[in-house]
Amino acid sequence: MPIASTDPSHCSKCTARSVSLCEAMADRDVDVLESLSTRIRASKGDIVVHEGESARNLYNITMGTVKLYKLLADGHRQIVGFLGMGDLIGMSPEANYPFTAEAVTSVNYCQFNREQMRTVFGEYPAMRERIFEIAANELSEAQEQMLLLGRKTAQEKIASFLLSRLRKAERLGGGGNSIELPMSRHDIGDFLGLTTETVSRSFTSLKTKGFISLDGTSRVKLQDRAGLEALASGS
Amino acid sequence: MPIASTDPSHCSKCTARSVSLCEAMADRDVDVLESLSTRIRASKGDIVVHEGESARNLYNITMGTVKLYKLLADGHRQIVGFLGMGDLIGMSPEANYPFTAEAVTSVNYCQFNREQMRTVFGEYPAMRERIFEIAANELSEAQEQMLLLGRKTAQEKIASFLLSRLRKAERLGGGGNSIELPMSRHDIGDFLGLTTETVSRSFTSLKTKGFISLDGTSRVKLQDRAGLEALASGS
DNA sequence: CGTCTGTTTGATAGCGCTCAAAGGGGGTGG
DNA sequence: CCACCCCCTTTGAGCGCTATCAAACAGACG
Repeated sequence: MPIASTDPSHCSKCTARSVSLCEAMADRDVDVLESLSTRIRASKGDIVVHEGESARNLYNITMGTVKLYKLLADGHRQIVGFLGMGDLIGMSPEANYPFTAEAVTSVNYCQFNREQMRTVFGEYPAMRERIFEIAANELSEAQEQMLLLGRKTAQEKIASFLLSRLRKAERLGGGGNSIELPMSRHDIGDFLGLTTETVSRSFTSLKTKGFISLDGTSRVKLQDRAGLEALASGS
Repeated sequence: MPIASTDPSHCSKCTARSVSLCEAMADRDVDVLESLSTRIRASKGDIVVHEGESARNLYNITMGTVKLYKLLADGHRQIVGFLGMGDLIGMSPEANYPFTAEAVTSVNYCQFNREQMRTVFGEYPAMRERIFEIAANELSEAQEQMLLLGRKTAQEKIASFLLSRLRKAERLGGGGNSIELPMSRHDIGDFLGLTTETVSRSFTSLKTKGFISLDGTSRVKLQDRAGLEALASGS
């Protein structure tokens, strides 16, 4: 169960400030958000929002990883994105959430009432602008993912996935050629349109060919980035 | 080759006004857009924008159908969307177009300079708001398409595609249970992550089972909508 | 140490791709 | 106006990739 915090000064102490939407506000105005937001902590497996549920709130992730997924009647699942620090749930103006959001790791996030936020956006056009940029960026990523899902082989999918994770880590300031995968092989499969077994076999295959090396199941070192880039874009 | 028109009053005569972004402007202000826009006509196969090209312009489609696609090095193509009346190309703030846009039929569209439009948006917040809504809607559609591409069988994909086309026609005021498919089987395949042959076989199969009937290759009557809905959502 | 969950490896089958050819409809030229 | 041609679509045969079913393995936790 997610647990709400009562800390009255969480915003000023927030470590995600520089990458979140509140980045668009002046320091002295952050206390406006403070009064409108609730800080929540969730454990692995906790549900943040359910698909189809009325979209009353906007959530801003400040720590951890969240997966967004949609289900088919036959139980097949498609993960449509993994969110991390600074990412938003519920920014689209739809009346209902179009996906379920579930914590992959321990997660901290801020909850805002969407109705109240609309007022704030009126006073801080830069925030609305920033949300539009985030949405546009997600659209672009979604279209790239459509290319992956529709036209790439299992190995190409895994290579693309590893590279996009590495690029994301680089954007957030990380160096090196090694990445952490907090989600399970099953989750990776549901994101790439594959089964657990095929994901596992592809990892093994890439390892055998010298493209990557594994340290446990969740830490991956990209040994041959150029080779992976070639694979990911269709040889 | 696309051909620019010199008609100085195209906006006031525009039949797409009610579904385009200019809907957000008062009648007396439309002449502002008039002076900033160029009306262009393109023939089937003409390219509107190339993937990777510098994104200088915003395009608003007023007639016809456009396909957006991305290419892999091995020649595989993924169509990420079909656009029609009222849809926009280049609304995301990215520096370069992330896809190629090509006319599927004869197409009319308006060209705006993005830099100039940014000024207009400052004066007409409702337009910016409307673009955000359109982008958010496209994101939602893209995520639905991810579910389709990653987790549906060929028949389920075709059923989903036909239903989404029918819903779109209904939103634009069309009645009945019949739709027009201006794009080729090959295009449909590249949208659904299938080959031409599999698309054709799936149409035949749905016809044989009584879900649809065909009039020529481009007109489809949905004989059993409930059955198709069940199929599309995973039996 | 035992259990439980997640991962890897193995064997088999099926869906959709590839290669191939026939069928059909629209446009053009005679 | 008709015939031909070209391209798109449909149908057919066979194969390969990935899903499915199954079991061994490994790591975390009590």
